[in-house]
Amino acid sequence: MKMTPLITSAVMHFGEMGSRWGFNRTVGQILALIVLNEEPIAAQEIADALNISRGNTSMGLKELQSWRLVKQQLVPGERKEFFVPAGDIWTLANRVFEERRKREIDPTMSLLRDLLLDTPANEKEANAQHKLNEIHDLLESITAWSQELQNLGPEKLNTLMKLGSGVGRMLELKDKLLPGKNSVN
Amino acid sequence: MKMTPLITSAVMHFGEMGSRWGFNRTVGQILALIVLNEEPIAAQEIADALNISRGNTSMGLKELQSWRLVKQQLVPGERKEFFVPAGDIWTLANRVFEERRKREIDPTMSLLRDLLLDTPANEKEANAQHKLNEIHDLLESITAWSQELQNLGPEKLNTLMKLGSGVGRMLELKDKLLPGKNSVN
DNA sequence: CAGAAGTTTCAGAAATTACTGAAAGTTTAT
DNA sequence: ATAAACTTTCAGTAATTTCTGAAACTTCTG
Repeated sequence: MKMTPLITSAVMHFGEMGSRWGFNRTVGQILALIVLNEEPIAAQEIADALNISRGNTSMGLKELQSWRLVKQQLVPGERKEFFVPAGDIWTLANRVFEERRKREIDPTMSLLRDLLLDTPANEKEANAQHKLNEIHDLLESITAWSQELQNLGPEKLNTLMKLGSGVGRMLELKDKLLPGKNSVN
Repeated sequence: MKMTPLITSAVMHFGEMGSRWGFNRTVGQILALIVLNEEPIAAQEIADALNISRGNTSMGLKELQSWRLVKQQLVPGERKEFFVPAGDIWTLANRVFEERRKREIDPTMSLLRDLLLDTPANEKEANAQHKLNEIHDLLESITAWSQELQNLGPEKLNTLMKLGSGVGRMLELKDKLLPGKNSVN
């Protein structure tokens, strides 16, 4: 499983970016390698290609599975376990979003809900609580909306994305067609 | 500048979450403190309240400024520099998005563009390049779209978000009204 | 211009996070 | 039931990141 120069560059870069994307260097590299390789790869091959220990590889694969980005694939006649991406690029991106939402937003929402139940002890706290409430509502909108978008499915989401600035015009159109309904603010 | 219990909980939590949001613990705490405090705060007060060194405080504030999340505010008659949030909650959230896009997506886009210029040396590379192209296009859509959404401005964006599942229905509506135009896929 | 009041920088220490590799565990085949 | 082929775990080590605090710097004031 020698990596070609192009694949090496990409894998290294995904490693560098890994930490910014929520996982660590090795995990990023493993993911890139699995995605860019058309054939399923065995853990040992990954360890060899990336020059990392077998143990580290195992942990990385475990993490990628917890993110639902890669899955095991049984290759008939082989004893080893092989790994492949858990879906197409679009699916993977979606999973990353979702997983990050769980890790980055949900815990905060939960804390905010709790803090908002407390009775403010004084002016200062009342003000802070008001701010926390704003944050809570914002996060709630974001969460609800991102789920909404995922439910649209790839094709519609793509249409919406490619629509670009048309979205603004569409909103105006809607207001004219359905006055009163769904009006917010 | 003693923190009340409620503020303390919130500040500590934002510290914990800090690293997941792209900055570190201290930076998260400083941000929370500045946002939740109605009055401007001086660097020394922050250091005291959070029990961190003055040097660390200075670096944290610098980073928050580079993210355009807090700004300095001159208080007449005072020699010290005071800090306040760089805008309302919505603005801050937007800045975080944008800044993260710059750090998490832009560098990858740039590398991908480069790699796509290379001529694939063999089948394996051609396949990998195809995958990289898919990733590139996806990231491009996301980038363009997020910019689009920001241009909508807070009110419209809020309308759109609150619209929820209506978006799907709206897309269908649009297709009927403007057949052919903007049709993708 | 001296010095007081404040801020920033940065080398080294502390804390955190990631990695290795050997040992323990699991599964399959005979 | 044993052994071979493979995987996982985890204690200890290595690498990275964050934090401190003293020194250098910058303004302001008299």
